[in-house]
Amino acid sequence: MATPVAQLAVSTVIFSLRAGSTLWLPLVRRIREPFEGQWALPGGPLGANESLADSAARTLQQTTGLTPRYLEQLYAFGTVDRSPSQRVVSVVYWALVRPDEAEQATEGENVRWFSADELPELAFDHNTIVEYALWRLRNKMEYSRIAHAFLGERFTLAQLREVYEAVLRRPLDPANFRRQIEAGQSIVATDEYLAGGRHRPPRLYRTNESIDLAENGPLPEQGAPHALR
Amino acid sequence: MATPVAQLAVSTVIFSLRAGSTLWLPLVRRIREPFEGQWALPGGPLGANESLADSAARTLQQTTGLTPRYLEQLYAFGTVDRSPSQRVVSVVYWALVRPDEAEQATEGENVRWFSADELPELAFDHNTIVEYALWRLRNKMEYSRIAHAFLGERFTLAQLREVYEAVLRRPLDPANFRRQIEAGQSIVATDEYLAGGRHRPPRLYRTNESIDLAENGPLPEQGAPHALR
DNA sequence: ACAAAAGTGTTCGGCCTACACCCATGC
DNA sequence: GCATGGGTGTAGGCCGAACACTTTTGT
Repeated sequence: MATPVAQLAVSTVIFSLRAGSTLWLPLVRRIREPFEGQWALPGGPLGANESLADSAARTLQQTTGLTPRYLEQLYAFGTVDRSPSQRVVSVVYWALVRPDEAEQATEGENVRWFSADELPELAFDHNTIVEYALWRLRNKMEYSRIAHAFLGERFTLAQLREVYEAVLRRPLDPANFRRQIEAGQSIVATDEYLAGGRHRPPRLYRTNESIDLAENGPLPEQGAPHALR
Repeated sequence: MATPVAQLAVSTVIFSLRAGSTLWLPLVRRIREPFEGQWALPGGPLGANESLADSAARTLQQTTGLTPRYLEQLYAFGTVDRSPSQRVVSVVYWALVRPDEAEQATEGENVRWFSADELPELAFDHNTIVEYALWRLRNKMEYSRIAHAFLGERFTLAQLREVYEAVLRRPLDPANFRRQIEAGQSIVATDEYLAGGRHRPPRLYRTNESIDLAENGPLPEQGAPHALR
């Protein structure tokens, strides 16, 4: 077999919400050159018997202990000079995980969560990659239903709205938000209410499983929302 | 260096319009196993000193002799079994070329243009890839200005509308189309008119260079519209 | 004059926005 | 009862769809 011109790696930008209202993502500290000691996106070389999406889900599992609620391919980065030594082409995925799960995620000397808009200088072109992932997340939030992936089984409309507000960084009218979400059929009302609040108890909803979170076209089950089954 | 688990290749789905109203794309005949004799997307291994987008533009040039008016990364395909022998991960681009250029494109025993919705059975998963590229093209046509990439320097609104109608496969109201296009600022009226028609001569327009064809977010000039400069 | 495409005007309805208002609960 | 978020009603504006109508050319 011909010797290749570049190494192939898979990395993942993992988003979660902290305090219900700020975007956080986990980074790993590099333990060898290049960029030893600096923070980088979790990832690594593609395994022999795993697809690209499998690889992304695996490193996600290994670094955070979590299973993604949403996983989608972001982009393949392959400029010649993005790694100073051996050339690397990185296929990057982005993922959403639930905050309640992220709370108990493994964190240690070499894995730490950062606020998405207060990142240090990262290894390679990873700052650019995160910026692009953020752009995609915000874009996709406006025309699809991925917000649900940040939430648990049952949630109130206010919680869902807070997700939108946190990602889009602008306040939304609760009344209009309700109608828009109800018009799309992405959620289903349960007959339960959230007690214990200080005011009128809000109704609890669940996601409508019969409708896909995002329309990804004719891609055959690859990096699509269901990659996690 | 560690031996890699997969070969890295770059392929391109190249679209053009034939007779102003049908989508066509060039395929190349495979001259060795696997899939010897079958038609496949143009592409090949990544070169040592070229970026992914460069590679896509190069094979496009080599197989058709053309320069793309628009070039964008489509997706990275990497399931384990997509090639029967050695595993291959393909980073696929899609491109738009002008019909007048495509007319005089090289065509021969091993390069032929096909109607996009009457394709034969292609090598590997290339039928799926073309379907996905078509989906992206049609999607992007609705919310960006890429239609211009199918046209020459000067064009009439009717010609632009025919591009939309061909790709979206539905008729558009000429009156409303005019206003929508004019509202977006993607075109500029010239003071020339197209004479020689059978009726009232339509005004000629040109693309507004000061506005990008598509908003691709914070990607640093990579596979973006300007990759061709 | 007539046909047909180029181009303009007008109406309608849906959807988003803003905001007034009622409802139900904890304190 | 009162504060507060949950939830409903409603009026205005914008935009796209539909379509009538005027303009300008070739024949």
